[in-house]
Amino acid sequence: NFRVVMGAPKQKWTSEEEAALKAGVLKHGAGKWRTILKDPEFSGVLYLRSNVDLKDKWRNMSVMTNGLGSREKSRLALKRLQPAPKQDENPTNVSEAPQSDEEIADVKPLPSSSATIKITAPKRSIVRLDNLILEAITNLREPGGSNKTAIASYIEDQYWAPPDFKRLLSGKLKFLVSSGKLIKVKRNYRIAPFPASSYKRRNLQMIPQEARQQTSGKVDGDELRIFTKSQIDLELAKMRNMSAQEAAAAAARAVAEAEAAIEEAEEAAREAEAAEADAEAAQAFAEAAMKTLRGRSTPKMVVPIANMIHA
DNA sequence: CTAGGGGTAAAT
DNA sequence: ATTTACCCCTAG
Repeated sequence: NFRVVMGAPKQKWTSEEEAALKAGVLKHGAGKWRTILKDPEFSGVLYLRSNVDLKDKWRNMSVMTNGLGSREKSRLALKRLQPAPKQDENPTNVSEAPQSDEEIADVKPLPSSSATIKITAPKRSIVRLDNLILEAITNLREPGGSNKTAIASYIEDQYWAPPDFKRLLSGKLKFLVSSGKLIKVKRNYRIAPFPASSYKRRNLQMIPQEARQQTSGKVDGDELRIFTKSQIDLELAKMRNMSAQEAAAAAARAVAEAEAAIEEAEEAAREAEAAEADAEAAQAFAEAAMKTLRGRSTPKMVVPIANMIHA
């Protein structure tokens, strides 16, 4: 780190770091930055951050959730991105509690039968479970892919999850596998390798999803749409900014959408049941190929097996 | 050490 | 041109 002259280049916080910070605040309380930093559970992730960094980041994250933070004096530019029902109450429940948790998990259950939540679906820019799953897998960075439980945990403690989230997740995973976006090995899911074409450089950075959308099969266009990372972040940011009620409404939309997607997924899975088999066959082939290569002068083939599948 | 004010590179 | 969000500074 050589910032010789002024002007720090910037070092954006990663999702892991944010997650670690949230977890740390949950464990030790907001304000105990030093304590969090020294906690062996988080020091691994946050070792390049200072206590002040933690404090600042927490402030930045809190500013949106609610007028809570402190850094909003002239910054009251709130963007109303949802016309929504006119009668939206505005309870000024300013809970000034620095030590309190910022849990948003206690959102009260949605009004059962009242379909008031049926807000007009704004295009297709809604948060999609797909994106969360992809983010979870890439950020978890587990060598052999991540299993359903790990993925669920990641999403659950990083974002708000609907009641029957597990079921939705299962359906979505199945669909993603059958549509070729994910590959299932044993019990683990990993991001599918790039379509065909030549991959010029190995992108060891995060989010290899920047790749074009793959045109495998003719799944409905809306489902194949791939979002860029910034788009995903934008959506997630919006979610964080929402009030409990807005979040509940958005979540209800997401649930409805996911439910529809599940039916679609199950049908697709029935038809394209061979996709998984293909993937596993390719995996088996790749492993066999690896074994054949073993013994050569190659010191250590660390190349992800996924890269070989389409070879 | 932490909270808050403020500066500014980077993003939109 | 405006907003974001890292980073630095300083008082308590």
